[in-house]
Amino acid sequence: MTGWVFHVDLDEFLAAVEVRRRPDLAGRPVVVGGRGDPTERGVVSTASYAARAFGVGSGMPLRVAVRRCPGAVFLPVDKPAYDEASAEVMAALRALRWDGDPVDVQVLGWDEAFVGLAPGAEADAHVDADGRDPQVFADRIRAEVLAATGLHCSVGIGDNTLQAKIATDFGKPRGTHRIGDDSWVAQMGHRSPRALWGIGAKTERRLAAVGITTVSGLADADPEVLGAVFGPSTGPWLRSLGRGRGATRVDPTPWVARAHGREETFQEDLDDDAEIAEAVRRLARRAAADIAADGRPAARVVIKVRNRSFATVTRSRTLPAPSDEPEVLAEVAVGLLARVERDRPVRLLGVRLEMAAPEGGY
DNA sequence: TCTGGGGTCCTAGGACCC
DNA sequence: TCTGGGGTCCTAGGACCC
Repeated sequence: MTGWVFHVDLDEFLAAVEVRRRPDLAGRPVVVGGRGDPTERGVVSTASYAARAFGVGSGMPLRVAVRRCPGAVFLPVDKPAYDEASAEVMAALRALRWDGDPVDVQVLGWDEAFVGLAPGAEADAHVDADGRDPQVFADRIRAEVLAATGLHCSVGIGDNTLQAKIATDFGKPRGTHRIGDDSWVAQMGHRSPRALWGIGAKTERRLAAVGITTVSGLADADPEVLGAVFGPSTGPWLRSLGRGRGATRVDPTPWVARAHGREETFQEDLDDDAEIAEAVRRLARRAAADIAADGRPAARVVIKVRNRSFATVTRSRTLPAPSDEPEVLAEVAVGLLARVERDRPVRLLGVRLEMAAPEGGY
């Protein structure tokens, strides 16, 4: 036993932040997504639980959401507000102490983080012998986050990050749940591999095609078969997911971005080459500003073009030398357009700038 | 009812080099 | 007159996550 890993996930985060500053919305169906106009192209980022009761969920087109729940309040995505709220949450987590010992926090996104005892503390802790109760600490996490931010969260407890992450979903909303090595098979063995963090619809289907339809089936699968079907790296990794393996250590190292990109789905498809070039130039300049804020030049430029039929292609170019010049990067991006065969109007354009790796790698 | 925007990582084929 | 094998870079696409 090396210690517990906790996974903290805010409940209906974007909607909760909106309700926090507009208490009149409490309990009402609230849908956050796009520019807040359900007649536009855009999807739901977060629906409040009241909206979910109408069948509204993340990723759903706003036009569908409004049909299902005409009475919902539609709000635009307000990134700065969620950045700010997220910082409050992470600060509250970092301030936690377990019997006086500091914790490590690994941020996964706006509304998610792993929490674990910092290694030094853990070495002295003799977690089991001390009788530290992870359930008690999980409840403490929820109470402290609520007190510090006014936001509710759920907490998963595991022997590693995979187990903790999956456990959170069973605790939602406003609850806790534990999955450990001792209960992995009983709790997860009969479920679809899709229940695992990292396995999506496509992989679920490919696994089913070779007769693997449960987590236990994946755990007991022939490594040779998995390697042959999914590759030498992905195959063994999938099997380890089935066995409930994950990192036993929370990594508090601050995140270093590999790339910054900007993309836009147009309300009306673009069909004019000059307009398309101008849009790419604009997106490239915005992405250039993002990497400038990081203080690192771009090593590679990638454009993305999606047409009216949703067919999507990318074109990329490695620069002769890294550059942070917005106009240089914009011209490279526009130049890549020439390598896209365009036979119909354009729905989406994107520009991504991949940065040179920092000294010493990531 | 059409299907966002921000990311990461892996795979696979071809080029190129020794 | 048949053409190795390994390593690395570049490019395009796919899958997944929040």
